[in-house]
Amino acid sequence: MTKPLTRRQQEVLDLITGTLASHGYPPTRAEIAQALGFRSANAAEEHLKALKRKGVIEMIPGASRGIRVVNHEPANSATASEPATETQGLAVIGQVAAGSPVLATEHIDHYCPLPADFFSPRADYLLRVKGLSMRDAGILDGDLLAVHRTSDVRNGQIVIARIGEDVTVKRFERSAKGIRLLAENPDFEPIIVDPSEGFDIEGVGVGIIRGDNGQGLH
Amino acid sequence: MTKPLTRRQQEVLDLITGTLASHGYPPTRAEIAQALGFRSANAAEEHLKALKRKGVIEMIPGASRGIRVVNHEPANSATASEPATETQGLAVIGQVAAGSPVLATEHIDHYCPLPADFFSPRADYLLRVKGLSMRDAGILDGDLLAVHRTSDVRNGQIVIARIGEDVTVKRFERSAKGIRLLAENPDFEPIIVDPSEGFDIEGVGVGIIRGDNGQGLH
DNA sequence: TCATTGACTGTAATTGTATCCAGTATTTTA
DNA sequence: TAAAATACTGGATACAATTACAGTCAATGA
Repeated sequence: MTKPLTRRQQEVLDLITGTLASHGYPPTRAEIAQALGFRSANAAEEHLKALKRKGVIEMIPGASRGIRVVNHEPANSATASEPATETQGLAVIGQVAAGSPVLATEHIDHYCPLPADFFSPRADYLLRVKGLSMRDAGILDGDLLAVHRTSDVRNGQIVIARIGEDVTVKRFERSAKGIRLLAENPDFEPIIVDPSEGFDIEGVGVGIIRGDNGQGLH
Repeated sequence: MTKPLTRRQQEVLDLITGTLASHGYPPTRAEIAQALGFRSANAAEEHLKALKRKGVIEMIPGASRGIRVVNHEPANSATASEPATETQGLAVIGQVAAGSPVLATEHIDHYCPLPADFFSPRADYLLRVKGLSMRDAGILDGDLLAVHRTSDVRNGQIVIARIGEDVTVKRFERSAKGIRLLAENPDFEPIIVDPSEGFDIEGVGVGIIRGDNGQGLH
């Protein structure tokens, strides 16, 4: 988890969810400012940016009322008494905090009802992909990448690597000159690995799952 | 009860609830127009006024996205009528023979151990994608496309369409001039639909699964 | 046959909103 | 103790969005 919210930030978040519940749409910056007594809409803007940094909301640039409250816990109501069957599926890893093991429980967003042997080789967990650096390999922002934990990777494979404190998904290339991690998007430069920085292969990509909830793919 | 909604009005209402579910806030007039293929936002405005007259929505004057869907019946979430396909999972459709229904048993390649509600809206079957015409949408040759059967599709959605005897996956675009199916790859030309040829929407894409057996992704 | 309604196109004025910039003060963290 | 983050004021601007007005076209019912 990231930093906890400050009291004021919690008030802003509560106002957003409250407005959503009572009005059916999120508030504007001006409405937040008015409700909480700010004289400037910019105060609201900065609170929203802080909430976004802490991952509790999303902001849609340019869209009026473009605020989405991110739902961390599934909070399922219908299947209240699920008898804790061992079939909890694959863990979905969201934002990975700097410098901690990928599979630490605090990163687990939810579980996906998939058997581990759905992919081959076996998938150990699912990683939510951020950014478009692998766009041309058909891996888009928000996709779930099925990861098989191994350090035994080959040239051309899509690997999950840790460089220093960052986790990244790239195509692997080892030559006499060393290791390079290649993006599949001309907007991104290849990463030349400096082993002294701390470098690890976390695993290899064995599958992709994409599912846009609600409206179909876009 | 007031007058029932016209088909078009129902589509507008569905779009509003759909946007609410997927984005967390209602659409603007311009977004409604874009999604349903109107050239004028005023068409959306007039549909909204009609929906308001019939009591299914409220409009908040002056507020952007100021649309509230009025809830008459609670519409309990208990999913009563499950299609009972839970046991064998989703059918994977391979090569579809010319001029026969997609879901005919002879096309079923195998079954995939996935619950139908893994995707939202519900996936009815998986279609193995041939070719690279949707490459830039992150849909590659051999991917499994999760398909929700419906003929109610909106502009910009990825649809599964039948033209004459061919089944194809494309981005849907309806305007005053007619229907076009757009590839997501500059090497492919848009398809202008000639309704006399026989044209059907089979469904809408709701997810993607890719898993290269054996060697990881390539 | 004419008025009405539904379903639009197109233009445009006005207002709503996001979002930047430049400050100030206080509190937290390194 | 300096740097960073929090919590604002105030102003400005460009774009987003609502919504009125003026039409067109087709179907429907009186």
